[in-house]
Amino acid sequence: MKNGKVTLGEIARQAGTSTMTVSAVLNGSRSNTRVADETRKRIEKLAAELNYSPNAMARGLRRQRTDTIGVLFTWAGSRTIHNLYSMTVLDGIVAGAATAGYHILLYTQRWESVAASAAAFADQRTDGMIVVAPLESSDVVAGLTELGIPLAVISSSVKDSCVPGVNIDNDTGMTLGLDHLAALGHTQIAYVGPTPERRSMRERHDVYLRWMAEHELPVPEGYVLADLNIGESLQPDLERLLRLPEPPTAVFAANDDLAVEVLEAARTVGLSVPEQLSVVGFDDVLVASLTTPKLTTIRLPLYEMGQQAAQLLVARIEGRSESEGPSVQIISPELIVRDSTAAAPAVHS
Amino acid sequence: MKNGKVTLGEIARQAGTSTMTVSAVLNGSRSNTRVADETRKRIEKLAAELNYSPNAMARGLRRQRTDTIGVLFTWAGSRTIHNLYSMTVLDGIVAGAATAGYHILLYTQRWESVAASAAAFADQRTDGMIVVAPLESSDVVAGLTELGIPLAVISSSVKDSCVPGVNIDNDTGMTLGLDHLAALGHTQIAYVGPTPERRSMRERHDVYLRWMAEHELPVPEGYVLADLNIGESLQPDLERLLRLPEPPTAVFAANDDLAVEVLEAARTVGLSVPEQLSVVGFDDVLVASLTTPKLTTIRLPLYEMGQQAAQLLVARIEGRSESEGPSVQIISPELIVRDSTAAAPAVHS
DNA sequence: CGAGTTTGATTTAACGATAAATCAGAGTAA
DNA sequence: TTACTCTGATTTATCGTTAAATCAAACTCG
Repeated sequence: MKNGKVTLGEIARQAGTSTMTVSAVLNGSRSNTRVADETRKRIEKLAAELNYSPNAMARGLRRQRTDTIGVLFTWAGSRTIHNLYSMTVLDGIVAGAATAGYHILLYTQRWESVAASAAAFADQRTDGMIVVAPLESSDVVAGLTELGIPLAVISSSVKDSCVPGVNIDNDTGMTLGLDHLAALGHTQIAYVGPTPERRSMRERHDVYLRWMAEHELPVPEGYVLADLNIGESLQPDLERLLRLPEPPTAVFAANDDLAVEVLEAARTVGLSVPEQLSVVGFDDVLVASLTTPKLTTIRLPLYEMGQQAAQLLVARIEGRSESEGPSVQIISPELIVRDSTAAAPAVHS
Repeated sequence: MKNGKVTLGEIARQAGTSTMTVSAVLNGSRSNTRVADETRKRIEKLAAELNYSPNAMARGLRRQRTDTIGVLFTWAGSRTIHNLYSMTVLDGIVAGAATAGYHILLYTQRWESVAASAAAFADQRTDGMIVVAPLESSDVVAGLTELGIPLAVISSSVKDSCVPGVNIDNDTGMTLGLDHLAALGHTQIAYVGPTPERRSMRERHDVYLRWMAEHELPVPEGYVLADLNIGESLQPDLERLLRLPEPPTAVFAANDDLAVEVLEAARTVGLSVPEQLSVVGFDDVLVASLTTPKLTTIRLPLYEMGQQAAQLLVARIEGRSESEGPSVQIISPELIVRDSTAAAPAVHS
């Protein structure tokens, strides 16, 4: 077992051959060097005994490949994977990378701007990168692309981009939820969403407004709260929304975390969900099925999205995707009806 | 910006110096090579213009350091960071590594056994590893130690081990919760816990039994469910527990995930929490404050634990901890009283 | 029996960075 | 003038691996 310092040279010395022969044996068929069966066995036995493992740095340097995929999250304060969305996506990425034989590197460096950060991400530490839900204000994707780094983007900030990745069909997702509410007789539907720093959030907001207009439903003053940030105290704002003179009978939250906050606000305001207020979330993150009542939400296959992004990236890295062109997968969300939505209450007036 | 292929040699060529001079300039004071101010400036300017970034593989090979910390979770099926515990710990590790300038590598390789996996983890890809909550049946820690890999273990499987890391004082944690229940007048306290594959879980179980014995409280048949696994359908077992002829008035769950399941079971059985049944969890994972009622639980500073493990490991890697000996931090949990515990109901009989 | 092929290797030269040793020239002192 | 120091570099060697070229001996064939 030693202290992990077994090199090809050491094996070669003990086997009485050159290092190249050892390399050829341990790399199987990728070399054109011929080796006699007897020599091969001797070397394989030695390698197993000494518990040889190729030095990843040396191999990476020579092969110009690291068998590692970098993942880049947007930092929020001092945290990166602080929510269930990121966690599930990462879990999927790990699984996808695992099947392809790649490891995952989490860059702890923040992306500031092309000028400030580009160099740090061009250190050849990884064969490619997965960028998760970049902000629209960021130049990460453009920057990394320009550096020639193979990329896959999850929930890209650019529509129809030529960057491969996995995007969400927010139009379908929102419409699914809104139609569901409409079918339940709701006409007073409010929208709460986070600060639209990400395209998805802006889109969800837009689709809501468009859908409301198309259905000729009014969006009264105060019905739209589109700059809420989890972590800050949202309760006052949400309670104000629910206490409006003509309060909404349904609230569509742009993500589950906010939906949970709405549930909380409803409780303090004394509105029972779903009898007096319907709540719809988005993402179907783990907590959605743990709340009381369980959350009706728009399901995003986050784990699978991570897996697919990894597969896409690996295909790109290994040059298998040239023929298929820039492959952007569009994910169609699914409506999951649970217990937080019900028929609209009878109108009082 | 080019395609990220700027090497020291390229800069040297353009600056009209040797690569060594460039290396000396860009590495600041770590070299003993003297460089004239004018030359220094010229090189720095060029490096900035060309957006030079040292090749991490080459540097790693030469320096025998990678500035990367490996993290090893135990796989559960095809998932690794599938729960809030892992997520929060990892988030903390990332933060801790970030401040020390280290990146994080998630090995996608599973640890099977010393014989099967040791080599794969000795590939010099990382400067050290953090092992998160290993199973007692696993030989990871011993194996990696034998390979000479600097280690930090979170929630180790070995008590008082000589491996640095962060351990949990389960004795204090459980006692805190049990005393709380006792103070509320509970005498019929049940225990539910996951299969004791991890030392922590076995300990919590043991402390429960010991505490009950010390307080001369009976542990009736069926009061202990110590091999439940999240993911499987636990509801039947939990409902059976709550429907026992002489049912518990309080249930202590060895982790929050199980506590949530207990809450669910209570709901279907028709027991109101906390009026008819008190529930205590363990970990204080994110969901604990989102359930209805909010969970009384034993708080573990998971994020901070991750940070500390990273710091500990970095200290060890950089040789700063030799004087302090094997540093094992013991984390004292904290009781967080929320809404799932209340005075024991009056006895019926 | 000499020319060409097959087998089983070896040698050489990188990959990019850096530790350590060496070196050329100017300045200083005896 | 000779010896020594200081400045500002350069050269050399190496980290461990592997692509590509080369090589020696045995074997085949006309």
